[in-house]
Amino acid sequence: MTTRWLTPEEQRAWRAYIAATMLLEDALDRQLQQEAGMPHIYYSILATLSETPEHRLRMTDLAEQLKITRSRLTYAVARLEKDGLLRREGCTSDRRGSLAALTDDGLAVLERAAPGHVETVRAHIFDHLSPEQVTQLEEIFTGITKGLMGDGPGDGQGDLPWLRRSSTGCAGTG
Amino acid sequence: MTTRWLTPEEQRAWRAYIAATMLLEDALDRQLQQEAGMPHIYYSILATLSETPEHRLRMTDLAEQLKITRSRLTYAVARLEKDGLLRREGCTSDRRGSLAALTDDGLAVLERAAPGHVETVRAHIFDHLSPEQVTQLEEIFTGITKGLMGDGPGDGQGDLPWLRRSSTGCAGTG
DNA sequence: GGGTCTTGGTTCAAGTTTGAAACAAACTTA
DNA sequence: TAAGTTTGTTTCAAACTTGAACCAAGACCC
Repeated sequence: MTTRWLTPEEQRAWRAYIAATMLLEDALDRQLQQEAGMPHIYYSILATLSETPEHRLRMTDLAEQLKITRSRLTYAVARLEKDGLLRREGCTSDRRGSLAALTDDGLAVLERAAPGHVETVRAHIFDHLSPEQVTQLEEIFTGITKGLMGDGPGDGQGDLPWLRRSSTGCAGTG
Repeated sequence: MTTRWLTPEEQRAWRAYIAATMLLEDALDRQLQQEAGMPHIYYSILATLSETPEHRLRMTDLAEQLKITRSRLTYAVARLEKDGLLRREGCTSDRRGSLAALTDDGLAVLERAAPGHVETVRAHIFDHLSPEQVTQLEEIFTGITKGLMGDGPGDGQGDLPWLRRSSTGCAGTG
C-alpha cells in the first residue's frame, strides 16, 4: 500500500511536539541535575516509590510504571543505592524478586527537590495552557499511550502490570 | 513563595504525557533501528539535511533546528559519516564552520526508511487523533516551545538561528 | 523427581549522551 | 597590530542506555 504521508497540519503538530519534547527533557534534566544531582528519570524513580504505602516496589512494577526497560532500571537503582537514596531488598514470597525501597535520605532529597521540579513543570507547561488544553493534553496522550501499550508483547488486553500481581505481596518488612 | 503543586487534572495530563513520550520514543527508536540501523535522532539529521536545497547545513544550524547540543551532533555526525551517509565539508566563507552534507547513500537510506517511519508515527499518533486534536497538539506544543526558547541563553527575541545568518552562505560547492 | 517453559532480574559489551574544557578562527578595540 | 572577546566546533572523561545473553527461581507436566 502506498504511504500515507503526513498532511501539512500533521507535520506542523509533529514538529512542534518533537521540538517541545527535546527542549523540555533538557530543561527538566538540567533543573534536577542542578538541584538534586540526578536526571529526571532517576527523580521519577524516587517519586514513584514515595507514592506507595510502603515506600517500596518490585523492580518490574517500577519499570512498567515508569515505562523504562528493566535493564535501565537496574543500573539506575544501582546508582541511587550507591548514593544511599534507596535500598534493595529481597522478596520473601518470590525469591527471584527484588524490591527497591526508599531510604530516609532518599525521601529527604525528594522532598527538597520537589518544589523546584514542580515549579519547572508549571513554568514550562501549565502556565502556557488553558484548562481546556490541559484536558486535551490528557486525552490526547492517554489515547496514544493506550495504543502503544496494546502493541507490545502481551495479549493486548490484560497486559497492565498493576492488574497482574500484588506489588505489596513482598513488602512484608514494613 | 509557597509551592503551587499540580492540580489533579494537571497531574493526570502530565503523567499521560510522560508515559506516552517514553513509549513513543522507544517505538520510534526500535522501528528505525530495525529498518535503518539508527536511532530516531540520527534519522532526523538525515531528514533535516534532505530538506535543504543543497542537502547540507552548518553544524550549529542543524543542532538548533533539531534542538540538540552541538556536542551530541558532533558525535552523531561522526557516526553517520563513518557509515557513509553524510560527508563533512569545510566552510569557505567562515573557516571555523563545518557543514554536514547528505551523500547519495544517505539519501537512499532515508528514502528507504521514510515510509516505515511515517507509518509508525501515523499508527501511534495521528490514527488516534481527530483533526481538532491535531490542531490542539500543534497549538499546545508551539506555545511550550516558544516559552522554552525564550528562556535559554540569548536575547529572547532574535534568537532564532535561521534568522541570524544565511545557512547557505557556505554551500558554495552545489 | 526430572524435564521444560516462563518469569524476574542482572550482567556484558557496545553505543550514545553529557557538560566542561580545549581549540581555532573571527571580531573588537585600543 | 597585539591584546582580549566572542563564536563555531571538537574533544575528553564520566555517566547513561541499549539489546542480547545469562542465571536463578517458580510453574507446569508427566
